[in-house]
Amino acid sequence: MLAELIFPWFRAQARDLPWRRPGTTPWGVLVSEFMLQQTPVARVEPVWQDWMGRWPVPSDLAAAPRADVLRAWGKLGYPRRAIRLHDAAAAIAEQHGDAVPSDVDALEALPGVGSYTARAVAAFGFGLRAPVVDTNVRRVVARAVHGQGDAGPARTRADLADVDALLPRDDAEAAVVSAGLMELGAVVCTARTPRCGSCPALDRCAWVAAGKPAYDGPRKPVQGFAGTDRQVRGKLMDVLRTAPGPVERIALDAVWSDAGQRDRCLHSLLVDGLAEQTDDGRFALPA
DNA sequence: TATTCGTGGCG
DNA sequence: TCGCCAAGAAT
Repeated sequence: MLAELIFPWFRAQARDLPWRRPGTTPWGVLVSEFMLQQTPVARVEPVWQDWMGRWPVPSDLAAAPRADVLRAWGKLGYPRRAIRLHDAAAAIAEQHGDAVPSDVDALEALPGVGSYTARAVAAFGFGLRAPVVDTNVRRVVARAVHGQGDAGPARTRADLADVDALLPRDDAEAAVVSAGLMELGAVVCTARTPRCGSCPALDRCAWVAAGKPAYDGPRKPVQGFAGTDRQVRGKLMDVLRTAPGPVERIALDAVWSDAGQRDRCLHSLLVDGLAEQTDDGRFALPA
């Protein structure tokens, strides 16, 4: 079985990430998972350390002003995640007695927590058996199990079933294997240049056995960035984050020449709760 | 189901 | 240089 190869490999080779250290609470794991959504480990590490020092339990974060939360989030990207984490903290404090729930359904009911994050918290925060399916795991399964060069479009139910079939019955063992599958995809079975020479599952890999055929299926379209609303929103948020207080509209006008796009983006930030207008007409992070 | 939502490093 | 990529979720 794949699991029997990955288990010892992970125990020996796992990176020493701060949220994996003994004593990390489920809350710490939840925070790390929010930050790691679409964001590389190296960029998350310092922000997570600072975050956990300031807000060691959910009610601490829930009590913080939005502006502080958004500034602490810094340049991790997708700042709506910070809003959702803030809201999730409030829900945990009010509805779960300030304790992160271990139940997957209860987790998935929290803002910003989807199928992946709910199972990741159950597995890594509580040591439970929960099939954790992220982009790394999908790639590892596509190669090792299905002999395909890459994963292709998500097949949510089938992906969950694939991973479920790989996990040992025991909770603690399954949690380690789940972490190991992700680790393998992150450091060995990578998207671009897989390091098959370092793979513990080399001899069991269906893709290697098939001669590493090139992936021919549908590719997910690459997202552009330059000139998009995402770029403009990012520039506006950077001004609001950096400023010590409310800023004049003039300061925001300076970040983008296209007034129509600029206004649309500013409006969307207001709608998203990432910015607000003060009584005197200036703009700021939410109080 | 297809888009949208930031940011920055790397080959 | 620039396309690709990085522990997804919401709509």
